[in-house]
Amino acid sequence: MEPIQTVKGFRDFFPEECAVRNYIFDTWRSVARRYGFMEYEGPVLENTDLFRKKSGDEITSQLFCFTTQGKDDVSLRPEVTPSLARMATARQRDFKKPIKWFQIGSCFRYEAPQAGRTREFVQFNADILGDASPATDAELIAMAIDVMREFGVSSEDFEIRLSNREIWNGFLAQFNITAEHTPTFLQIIDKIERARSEETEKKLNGIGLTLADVRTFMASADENHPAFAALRENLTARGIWQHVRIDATIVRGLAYYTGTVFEVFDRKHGLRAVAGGGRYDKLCSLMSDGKVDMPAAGFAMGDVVLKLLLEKTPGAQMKLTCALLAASSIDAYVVVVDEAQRPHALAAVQALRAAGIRIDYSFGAQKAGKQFQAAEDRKARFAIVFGAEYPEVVIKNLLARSQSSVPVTGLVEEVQRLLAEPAIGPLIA
RNA sequence: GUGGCCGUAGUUCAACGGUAGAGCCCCAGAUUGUGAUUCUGGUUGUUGCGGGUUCGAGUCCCGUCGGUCACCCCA
Repeated sequence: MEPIQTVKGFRDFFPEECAVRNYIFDTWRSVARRYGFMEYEGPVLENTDLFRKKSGDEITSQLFCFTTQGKDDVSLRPEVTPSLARMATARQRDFKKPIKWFQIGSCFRYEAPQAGRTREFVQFNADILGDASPATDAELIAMAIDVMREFGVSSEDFEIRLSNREIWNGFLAQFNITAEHTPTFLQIIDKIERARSEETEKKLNGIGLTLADVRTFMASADENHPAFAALRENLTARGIWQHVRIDATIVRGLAYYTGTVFEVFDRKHGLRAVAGGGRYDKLCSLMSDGKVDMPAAGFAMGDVVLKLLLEKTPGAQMKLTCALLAASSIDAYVVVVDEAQRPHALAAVQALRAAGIRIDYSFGAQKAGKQFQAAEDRKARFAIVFGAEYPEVVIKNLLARSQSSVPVTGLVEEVQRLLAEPAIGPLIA
């Protein structure tokens, strides 16, 4: 029998990776709460029609889909926005506007895995529904910026690339290009920096435009363009406009975006976009068959590219390492030198844990040397030694290499007191 | 979906077409007066899988699965 491996593009999370994941989730969650967002969650499995409705039939080639025993055509969600649109429109009258919701959960896309792309990934989604003002867009961009800064990624390492689909609509109207050519056109713009000029020229000519027209227009679409005025004023007031760069080539694929669009990019490593989002004012109406017409905007950040960026950015790497250490270490390791004292040691373990102190110990008789080594391996701050001196117990500070003795009756209080002191030890810099 | 590179011990990697090895990890023991050292010993492989060429294949060829990178796509 061959060993059964993980499904292509899916991942195991061993404790070390799981700790990274938790750190990322915790950071997302804390920033979202700071912005007054409420957490929600939808089902991982949806009727395939939900995704067809939003994106059309051709998208189903990248869905993990199957038919259930009950003959239901279902798919693992490739994104969360359709579920959000259903949830928000179904009960929109129950919620005061604007609705500010966030979500963290796995999504699945049947694509070729490569750098920064897996078939299973986790997205952080933040959306604001029921408010069409640029203040909403600004709030989302500010949050995206703060998420990056919270991870220790500075303006040297990332930027927000901002655009607005309206400016392209204006451009197309100016040249009398009909709406049917809009998707084709946006796709050309999306690739304009990567494709060869001759190719782009040819494609543009096909819909009645020239590369020169587009280039001229792009040069004029800077931060002084009226489409960005309100956003610029808002983000300048917050003191974070310097993170933003206008980039007219940002159009966000063929999706449902109607106005502001933006992506978070790293500036040094040529990674894929870390996050992306924008305004999608028509989606709720589409998903509710016109019953609920609610403006909306949001963004999504994936865990895969983000993790790559954190590992490549020194400041972020340091924060990550500290968080991992804090998550994996324990407060104290109970060393049983004299097996006759094990019942007393177990009683102490129980009492210390009840007080919220993180404790580990050896399950069976082991030489003191082994036990101290285990304490080292677990990155314990203290060793609590149960030996012949009982009921006196020795507390050793493993970093400072100092020690004190305390009657077992006062052990919990003494350990709490010691833990409250700042840790002395080699700096993790 | 297309193409490049790669699959050898738990892990990181060696091995000219000629008997599959090392470091680390892990486990046990010794020493270190109740800790970071040192020493000794030990487990582990149908060389991803299946075919082919050859006297002989980890090595060459084909297929397949997986990994990785790029293209396509990126909700």
